[in-house]
Amino acid sequence: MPQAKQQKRNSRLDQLLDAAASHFAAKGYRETTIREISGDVGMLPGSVYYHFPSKHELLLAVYEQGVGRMLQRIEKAPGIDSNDPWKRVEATLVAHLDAILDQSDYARVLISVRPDQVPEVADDLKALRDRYEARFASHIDALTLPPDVDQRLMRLMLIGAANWSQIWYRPNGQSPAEIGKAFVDLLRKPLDPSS
Amino acid sequence: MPQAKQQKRNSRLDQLLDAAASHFAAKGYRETTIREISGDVGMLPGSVYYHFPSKHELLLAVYEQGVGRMLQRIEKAPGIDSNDPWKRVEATLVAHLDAILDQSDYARVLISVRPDQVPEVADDLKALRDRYEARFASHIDALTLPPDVDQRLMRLMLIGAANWSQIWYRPNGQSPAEIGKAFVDLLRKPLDPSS
DNA sequence: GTCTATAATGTGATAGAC
DNA sequence: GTCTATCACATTATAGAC
Repeated sequence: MPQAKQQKRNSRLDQLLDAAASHFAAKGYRETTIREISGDVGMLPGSVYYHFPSKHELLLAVYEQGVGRMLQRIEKAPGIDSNDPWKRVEATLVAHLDAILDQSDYARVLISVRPDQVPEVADDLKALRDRYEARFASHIDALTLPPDVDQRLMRLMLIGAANWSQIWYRPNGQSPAEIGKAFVDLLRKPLDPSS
Repeated sequence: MPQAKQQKRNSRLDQLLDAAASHFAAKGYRETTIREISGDVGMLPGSVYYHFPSKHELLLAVYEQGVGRMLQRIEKAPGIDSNDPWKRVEATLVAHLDAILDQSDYARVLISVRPDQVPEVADDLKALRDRYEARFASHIDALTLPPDVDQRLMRLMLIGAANWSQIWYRPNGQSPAEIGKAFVDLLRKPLDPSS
């Protein structure tokens, strides 16, 4: 790569990342071709390799951007500094849902492209996923729960439900904020009157 | 296809389906080659096309098998005829988790190969998914819930949490039955003492 | 029903001019 | 930094012998 870091936004390199993220998110890694990506930014296929040494390194760069953005989004989420720990969990979850449902192709790539599908960088992709999830987990594990509750399973349930929403979410239905609040409330409040 | 239906188990055709399911589940559709599948059953690549007209029709056949097996599994799940509706939900969920976590490559394909990744049969794959989920939903929607609860979101939360477990599940950890019970209990019982 | 041979295509990637 | 030209390769799929 030509410049180490801190290239200004909307540089040629960023355009490539954006185009790659868009296609990876919509169709998957293998289904996306270098030709499509380069075409989107008005470049010829060969030129891409001046910026990235290979297709999988391009995916890795998208993943890195994605993790960075999602971490930022969580830290800045409205309500993340609330005194109520359940509010903080809800804020974290809504920020996550916002990212993967509405806005960023980068976030969607994190969810839909599985590390195993790209052996050359599988370990790096996994590490990036773990880094994000650890941060996410730290907000959820701050809750004080009844002693018989498996906190890890609770967190995985929440993350799983959220990530899967990418499959059924439609923009004209409930908002990410509504969905997030509903998921958290389903955990907080009892559904079974006899329990 | 040579025979319309009802070929006996372990016919050559079934071996092909098994091999295909195994690879699709482990690596994805695109990442799997006809060579690998044919090799597994001691056949040459070209011979596969006597049994299936194309790779995506082979995937479709795997999907169909998968849906059939998962539906069967739900109907026969222990506890599915319980008088307690929450027990029936748990039985349904555990049957689902059993299928996608432990046993069947066919079930895993249903979860991990997204219809959009195979445009030629995307609509058929979606229809098969819907058929299964409708059956699943009928068991869950039989619950009587508090009026302020969105039953659809509750169901989607459960399915999402279950499907996502494929990402983090390890055979030496909690069993599918334990995970399923935990998920259902997290919904039934309140986590927040002040609520 | 399977094999041999091969067609047809699309792909990631490279070398070197500009 | 981009383009031109192209390589090298893997893949799905087909035609026809056995």
